[in-house]
Amino acid sequence: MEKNIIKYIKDGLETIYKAETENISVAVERTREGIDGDFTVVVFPYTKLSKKKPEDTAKDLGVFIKQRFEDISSYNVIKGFLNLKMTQEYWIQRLNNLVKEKSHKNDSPAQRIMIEFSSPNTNKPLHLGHIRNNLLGDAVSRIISAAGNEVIKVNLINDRGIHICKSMLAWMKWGKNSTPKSTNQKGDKFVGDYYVLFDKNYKEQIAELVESGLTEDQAKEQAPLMLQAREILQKWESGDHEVRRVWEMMNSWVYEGFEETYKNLGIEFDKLYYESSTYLHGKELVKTGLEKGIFTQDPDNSVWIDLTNEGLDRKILLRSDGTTVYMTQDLGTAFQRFEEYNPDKMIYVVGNEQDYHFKVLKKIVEKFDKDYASRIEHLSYGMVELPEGKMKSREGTVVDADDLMSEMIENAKKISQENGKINDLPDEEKDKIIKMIALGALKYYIIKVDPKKQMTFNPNESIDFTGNTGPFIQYTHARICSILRNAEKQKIKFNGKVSDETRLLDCEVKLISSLTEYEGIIIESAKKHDPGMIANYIYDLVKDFNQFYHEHSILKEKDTKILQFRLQLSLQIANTIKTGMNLLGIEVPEVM
RNA sequence: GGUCUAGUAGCUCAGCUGGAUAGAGCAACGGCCUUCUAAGCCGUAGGUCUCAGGUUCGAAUCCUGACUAGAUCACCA
Repeated sequence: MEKNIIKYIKDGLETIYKAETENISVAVERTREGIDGDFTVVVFPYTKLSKKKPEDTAKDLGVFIKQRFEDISSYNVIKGFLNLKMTQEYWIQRLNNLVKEKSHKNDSPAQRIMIEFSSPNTNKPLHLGHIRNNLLGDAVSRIISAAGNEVIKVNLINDRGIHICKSMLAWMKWGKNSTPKSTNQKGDKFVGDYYVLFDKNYKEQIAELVESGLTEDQAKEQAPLMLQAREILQKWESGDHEVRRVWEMMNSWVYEGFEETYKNLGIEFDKLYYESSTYLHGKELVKTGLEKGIFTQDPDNSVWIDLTNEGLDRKILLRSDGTTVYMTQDLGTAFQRFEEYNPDKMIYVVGNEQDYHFKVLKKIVEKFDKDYASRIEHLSYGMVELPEGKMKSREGTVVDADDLMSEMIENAKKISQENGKINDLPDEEKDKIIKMIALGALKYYIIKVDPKKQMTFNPNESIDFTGNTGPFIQYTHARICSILRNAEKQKIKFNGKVSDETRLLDCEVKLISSLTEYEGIIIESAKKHDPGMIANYIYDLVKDFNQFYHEHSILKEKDTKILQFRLQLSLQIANTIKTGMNLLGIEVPEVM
């Protein structure tokens, strides 16, 4: 963070104690609230070098660094903590530099990174779990890109397999040729209903079979509906005309529905992959894998890989009937992507229920190509659960993505009307802002929690619009915009340059200090694939600003140097809020 | 049973590459709108950081073990 301080501390250790500092890492942190200082160096680790008490070591270093480093105005020592206070000029410099630093962008992208996320099945509509996936994938993409990399966002649409065959079968049996149009339904919802219908009848059949003496497992295997669904899958794979026709038609309905949902969520992709066109690639790989002796074939023709020596299990790659499984397809897709784009990294945003799958995938890829395997990363995130437990599409206990969004919009509208600040705007403008707020609330709510943690969502408690929320941050942005508008109205000339002689308050220094941390937070967040870090950072910044705002007037400030400074500070904070929130996929309004 | 992940205020979550007195929000209570947007600000109350050991000058943070919850170990995806 503060490279110079680290450098001078190391110099100090070398000159005063004749120590080797090559392998020593110096920890510089922001000084704790309520203690005089801007930065703190923890000197406990150096008492071994100094052979002195922590206090004396800190004093030695304090004297040394104060002498060498003119940006330090004073220091104090509390126990083993050396607190450094920087000069006002230093902080003003930092603020002025913020504007410059942003202008020269990163020269060339550091890495090419492919991110796969969303990856829906085409048999049912998107729900809250998908929303977390999409928001996470989208935000991580934006952040990694902002950290100076080339990002390719891809979506692997799982458009084939037993699940869609179930919907197809149900529609062929009971659909009576109805369509989303004829029933006036969104396409994905329409198809999803048949999936549920399949499951309902399937369960009945299982119950009957169990009644007649079969075990549950046997019943599941032998239920006529399941056998028929399997038959459709085989027909699909052998290219049966009628099956393919129905498949294409039903998928197209689903895509129309998805498109609408993605659009509302503000999610876009650079490339779509369809499993129906990548799974054959996997089949090819199975063949070469067999030739190379990576895979083995059982007497019933099924193909396996034995990973028991690696602490994993035996995993199937081709069923005895020759059809492919998930792993086969993922394998094929992975190689296809490496060959096509040669990314330095390939990140899969997939729920933690598939941790094992990706462990196995990586191992298998490793058998083919060690280098590819090392570039694969699984960004695993926790499931979204309801207070009652897991969401289950088949049982209809899901929070539907579209429903949730429109509910948020309704709530935002209500609150906005009550507050009445944008009631006079044209409807179009108003709707845009309301949608911004509604989605801001939803997105921030989901993104602020650590991806790897499981989260519970209570549909009965609507998502807040006050406190640590998206709208609070959006509101602060609008507030700053309002101040800047008023400055203009009052004909206050804002020249964008802050004088070195401006006297700063502690809370102002704190705000500048926070602003300077922004770039580092992005890098860190990109490295950790954790958008939550940025959410927390912005929240802290915004909270501090609001406190400052309430205690000190900006436009009424008589001292023009301070006035200029505060305008610049506010503007920079607004910019940081805006760009930071954009990295989370959240837009911020200028009025609300 | 094996493996993985998590356990912090009543609730939802920060803090976890070890550092000073563990922080927010929601909910509760009390204040602040003739002053730049009250979706805001200030204050009160709320804690054995699941438990037990260990490493260390120092542990919510690292290690080990228990307990609790979830995931996973399919010719599902």
